[in-house]
Amino acid sequence: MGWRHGHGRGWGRESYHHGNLREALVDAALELIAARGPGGFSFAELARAAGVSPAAPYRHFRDRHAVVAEIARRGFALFAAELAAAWHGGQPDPLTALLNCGRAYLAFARKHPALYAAMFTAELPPGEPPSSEDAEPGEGAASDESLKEAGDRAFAVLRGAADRLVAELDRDKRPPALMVALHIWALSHGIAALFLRSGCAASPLLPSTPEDLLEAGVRIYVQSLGYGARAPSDSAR
Amino acid sequence: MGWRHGHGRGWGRESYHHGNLREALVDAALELIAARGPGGFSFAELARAAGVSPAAPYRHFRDRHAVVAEIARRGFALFAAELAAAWHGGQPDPLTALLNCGRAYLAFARKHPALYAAMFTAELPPGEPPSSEDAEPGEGAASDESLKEAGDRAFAVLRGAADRLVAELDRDKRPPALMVALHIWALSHGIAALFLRSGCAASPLLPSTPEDLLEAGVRIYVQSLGYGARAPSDSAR
DNA sequence: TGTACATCAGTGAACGCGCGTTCACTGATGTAC
DNA sequence: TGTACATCAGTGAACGCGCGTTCACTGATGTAC
Repeated sequence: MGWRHGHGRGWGRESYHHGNLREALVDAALELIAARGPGGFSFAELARAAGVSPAAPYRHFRDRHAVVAEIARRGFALFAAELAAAWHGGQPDPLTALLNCGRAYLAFARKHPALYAAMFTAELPPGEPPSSEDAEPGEGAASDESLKEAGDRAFAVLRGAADRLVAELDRDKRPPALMVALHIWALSHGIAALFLRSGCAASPLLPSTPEDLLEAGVRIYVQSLGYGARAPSDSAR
Repeated sequence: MGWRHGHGRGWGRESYHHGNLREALVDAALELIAARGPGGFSFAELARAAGVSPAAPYRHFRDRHAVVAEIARRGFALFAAELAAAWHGGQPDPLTALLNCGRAYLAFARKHPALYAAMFTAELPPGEPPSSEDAEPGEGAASDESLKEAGDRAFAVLRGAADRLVAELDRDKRPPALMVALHIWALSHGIAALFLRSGCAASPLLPSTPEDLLEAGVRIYVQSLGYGARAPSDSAR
């Protein structure tokens, strides 16, 4: 098996079979999404970018959206891995580890804008009801399902971090860990969405980096829970 | 002047001149954006929806993107107005007024999904440099400028609220009001983006409404600043 | 080791379609005198 | 009040283009015996 994913164009081996078209299509889509956003490319364009006839992609994906969904799924998997690495089992201490998660969150959105866009600006047809009219049942549904699972796994990392953090608090004033995780997630996502796109109209009014803004926000939030009392006036930095 | 904007199709007066095509195009775009997202319609489709020849829209907009930009501009204006109404001069007290702003934020995203989508998922061509090659200088640039201004005015409401809130704190422990405003904005936007779209994959795991989640988050945050000390254990509700 | 065959992955030609854009035009409106 | 004219807003026909999708096909790969 000629394993070699990515950048297969103009490769030495020119054979009738591409051998790695699926990966080549995903790679091409990543570049196009990064440049023009999801929805910024056509199925035919993907084929052209992979140096292949316009009918070839049909062997691997049903349509454009299936490619985006695949990218989103991979994105969530990588996202979960990077968040987990940043959390690092809560070492050296839960607050520091949580702040590292925050930085990892923004770092991911910065380093993988195409993945992030596919994950969070999915544009999946929203109202599509569960019509069981399709021939193969559980085709697109399975993709949706595994996409949702991948997203859940990423969130589970934040959820686990919130659990640990809350567990450190006095038993009688523990907020729901789920709520804490949702707040952290929303704040991170909000900062990423508003301030990370280059020239996003909002960027110029930032007094600091998005990373520092997020850290300050998390510190203030967590301090209120009774956690960060040790380093109090650090919050407004 | 036959003033009557919106829903002009099949109207009584059938004349050669539409009389209100610009508004009709905006209305049609609003419906299409709400149904399929920005980018989910073509210029020709807009013309068809307004019952007009495909060349007609060129009298009013340069292209698709100009329509979306116009909608975003109007959206920001309405957004600013609704936030200001919710803030209500900081009455009855700054914290309550700020929480009202939070609800207004989410209410806006709920009630005007098309406006919200046009405002925050603009998909403006990101890297377009300030090429002064165009014949009319300041054509598209003026639109961009006024769009940015409209966004600034909306943010200014939150900024003003943060100012008032911070002013209530002891002089020696006031955080930067700008930072506070940015945190509130990011949290609101994050919650709206993650949990307000129907079936957004994240919705089912919500233990409460997005509105309550946001209120709890703001209460916790603000309490840490030394504000909400009066109603302490309300934060985990 | 060699041969036959099934399967698989990509070809390339073809189709109908809707889009963006242009053009000379035409009918309605408003204004000057 | 009436007439001439400029301006404005929409027409409809036309164009070339790229897209999505299908189809019978073909060459490479892998497996059975």
